Amino acid sequence: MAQDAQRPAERAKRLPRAVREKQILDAAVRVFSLHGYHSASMDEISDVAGVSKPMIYSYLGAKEDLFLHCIRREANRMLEAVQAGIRPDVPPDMQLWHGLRAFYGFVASHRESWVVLHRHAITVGGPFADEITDLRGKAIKLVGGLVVSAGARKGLAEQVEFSGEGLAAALVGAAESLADWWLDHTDVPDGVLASWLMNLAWLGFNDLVEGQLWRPREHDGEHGADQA
Amino acid sequence: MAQDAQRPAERAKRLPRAVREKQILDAAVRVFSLHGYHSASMDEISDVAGVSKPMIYSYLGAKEDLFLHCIRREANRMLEAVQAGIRPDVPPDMQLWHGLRAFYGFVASHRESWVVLHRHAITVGGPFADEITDLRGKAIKLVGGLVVSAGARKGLAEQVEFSGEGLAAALVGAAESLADWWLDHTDVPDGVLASWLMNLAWLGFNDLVEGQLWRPREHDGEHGADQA
Amino acid sequence: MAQDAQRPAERAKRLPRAVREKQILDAAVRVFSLHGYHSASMDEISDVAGVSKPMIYSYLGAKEDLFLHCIRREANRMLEAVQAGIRPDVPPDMQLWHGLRAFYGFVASHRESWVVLHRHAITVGGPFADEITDLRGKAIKLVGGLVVSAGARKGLAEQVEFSGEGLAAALVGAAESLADWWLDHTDVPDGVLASWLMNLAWLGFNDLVEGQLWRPREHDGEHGADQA
Amino acid sequence: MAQDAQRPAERAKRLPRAVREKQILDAAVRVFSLHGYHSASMDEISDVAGVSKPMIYSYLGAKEDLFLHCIRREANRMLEAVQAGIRPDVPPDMQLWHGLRAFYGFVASHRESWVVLHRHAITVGGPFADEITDLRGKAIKLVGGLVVSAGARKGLAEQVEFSGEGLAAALVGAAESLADWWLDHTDVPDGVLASWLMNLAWLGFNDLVEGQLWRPREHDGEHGADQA
DNA sequence: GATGAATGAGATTTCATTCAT
DNA sequence: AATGAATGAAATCTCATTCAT
Repeated sequence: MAQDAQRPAERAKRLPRAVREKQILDAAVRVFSLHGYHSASMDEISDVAGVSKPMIYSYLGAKEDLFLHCIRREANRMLEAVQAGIRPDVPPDMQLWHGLRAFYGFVASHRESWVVLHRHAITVGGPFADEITDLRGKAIKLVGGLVVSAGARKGLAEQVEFSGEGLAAALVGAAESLADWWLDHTDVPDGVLASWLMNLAWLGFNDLVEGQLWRPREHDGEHGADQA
Repeated sequence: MAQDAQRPAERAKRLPRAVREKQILDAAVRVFSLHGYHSASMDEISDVAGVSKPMIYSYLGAKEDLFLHCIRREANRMLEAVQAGIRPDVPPDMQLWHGLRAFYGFVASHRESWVVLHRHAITVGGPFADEITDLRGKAIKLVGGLVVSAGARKGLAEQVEFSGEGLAAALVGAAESLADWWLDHTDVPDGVLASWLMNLAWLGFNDLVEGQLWRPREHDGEHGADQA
Repeated sequence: MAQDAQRPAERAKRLPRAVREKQILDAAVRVFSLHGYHSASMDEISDVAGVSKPMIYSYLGAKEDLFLHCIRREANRMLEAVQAGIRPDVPPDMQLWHGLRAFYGFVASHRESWVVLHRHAITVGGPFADEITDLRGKAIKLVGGLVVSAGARKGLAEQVEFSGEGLAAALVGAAESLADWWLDHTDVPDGVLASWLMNLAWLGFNDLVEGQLWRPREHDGEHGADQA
Repeated sequence: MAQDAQRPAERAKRLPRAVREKQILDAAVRVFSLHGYHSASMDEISDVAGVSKPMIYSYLGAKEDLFLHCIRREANRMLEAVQAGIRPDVPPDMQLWHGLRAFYGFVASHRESWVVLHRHAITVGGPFADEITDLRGKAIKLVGGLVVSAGARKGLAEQVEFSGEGLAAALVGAAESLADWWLDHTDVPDGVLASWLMNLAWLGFNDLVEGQLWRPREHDGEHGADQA
């Protein structure tokens, strides 16, 4: 009898904290990406995570904290992915090209992360606006960095009239919007999309209408830029 | 004080329906833009509007309907502002330029409208997605017209590798995203934004890093980008 | 201009009070019968009546009063209908028969009245329980009266063990339940239903299983009791 | 006082779910029976149950579901009580008699259950109509069995003019209606009610007014109604 | 470590009713 | 006589959060 009472509950395995935290964060990212911050409920998160609510509160704090943890983790993942894709030893246009491809790749394979970061984190504001702005700034700055570094070699940075960050935001928006447009035009291959964007960004309409085209070159036999 | 005494009835003045509806919509746009759809409360909207909640429900329906009314009104306002800004008798690049100026002018003077349309309506999804898709579709068609007409003059239309509509989608996304970025960088004047985007779209990074710049000209019947 | 202002509203005809009251009561009975007292809304009643709500309040008072007016009017109608159907100069079984037919006839042609009286008035209770009980009692007493008067001739009234009212309630319930059953067995003609009930009530199972049957007789060449 | 001090926690004792569900259902039946479905408020139910509203929603669902749970529980209770009262080894009239006694016994001791089932569930209609139709159907089948078996012995089944099921429906309705009448005439003992109905059903008015009476006998293997 | 049980607070929505014209 | 305009009050339901075990 005493033994009976002391036997720990069978289905509640004692997992190390790190594992539980990952379960919870994964579930939270999924639920936040589906419903947004406000509509996501702690109940659903705990269900999806397979963990009771008190555990969430004990490990990751209240809803706000949990959301913060989510966006921090996903933002870091994205930054790392993009940084890993960039080769510093290639010409600026190829750097931009690689960055864009890495970015697209991340978004494609981590759609939920991207939705949380881009769609929802921006909207919430309020209690942790600063944090969000910071994170978002970092993300945009990364892409912006490419622009700036590309420009730096040629003196664009000195043209105070331009903001690398602003242009990066524009580029990201263009990429997104094109992705949306893609949903209704699935016959276009994905490499073509990236190529369009690169052409638009690199050459501009003016050159395009003149018949010019930008195409990725093999630079040293390594990966990347192999679309038709 | 004398004025105070002259007011016929301190509250419950019987105003015609149209007036109340405007009051309510104005308040709703403000509150939605501040807190987002979910966090905005009907209580706050009714307070700001100076009208009791039952009036809102009676005139504009439930929260969802109210939000829809807001989106539609603001979308129409924005489209009208942009369309009014475009002059059909100038070269394509100048048309695009005017459109962009009108767009950023609108965002500058109707910040709340833009926040509701772009930040919040997109996030909530569901019943509002169609409305936003519509709006964006109209914008894309508008820009697409310019792109195609610009390209037609130079034979771009024959380059099957490119889609005017796809490029327009990208351009619209870029404009939106830049407007969004602007919300957190209010020190930049609106004309500058339009100029950035115009340079990016028309010249491309390639030309920009070479130090070229696109600048609006006085209308003289010629087409733009005369430094290529 | 002065004439313009003074012209009475075109669609709000000045009808005499009695007409308006009838419109309102008719609408109220319909709406109450459809949704019950609590779910019926004054808005719907005013819509159906084609009369504005303030008129209802001015003519027939608040919701409770309105409901009272309804059940009073309908109860009186029913009582009158049943009383008119009964011939005092025929044998007791024929009196009961005529009463039942008159009652059925009323329910069939005034379904809404009956629903309000039987289904809804009973349920509400609360503020006007007494009034309702009274009215209901009157109605049941009428049928009960037939039973009692039939019994009086033969001494049933002296058997204190029986309550005419109680038996009447049972009869009404039987009639109703049979009517419900009828909905799923529409091939049975209505005269047969009344006949069953009469047989059950008059002869009882005991006689029925012995093969006896009660049938209405022509008593003096007048109407009634002519079913197959 | 000493007891007061000994109570471990004045509120929020963690009771197992089953206990709370019973508390809630009991309270709900009481409150629904008092005010009817629409006027009953979840607040009052939660007060009477001594449980907060969220528990109700979590355990038994929204108001509709709660009401359904009530109906189902009480209907089952009633059916079980009646079925338990019927002895299969006695003549049909005695079976009917026992069933009626059990029914009125149940109504007497579970007035609230009956009020909910008969007065309120019927009135509201909509999602509850099926449930009530079901209950009545079961009751009709039960009684129908008796009627048919009584008739079979005497050849009633061959009289195509009659339907055992139809008569059973009428009888069930009579029993219900009499029980309802009883609610306003509580001075009559329940055995008397059963006796009235039994006399009406078995002997019919015709015999009653002649002074005959049906009375239960000790079971002796013979069938009933021996004064016809 | 882990959770079922429990709730305060606040959201949306509806309705009977009255005022001003 | 007649009504559009207006609202206080209350109903249902949900959710983030914590306690007791």
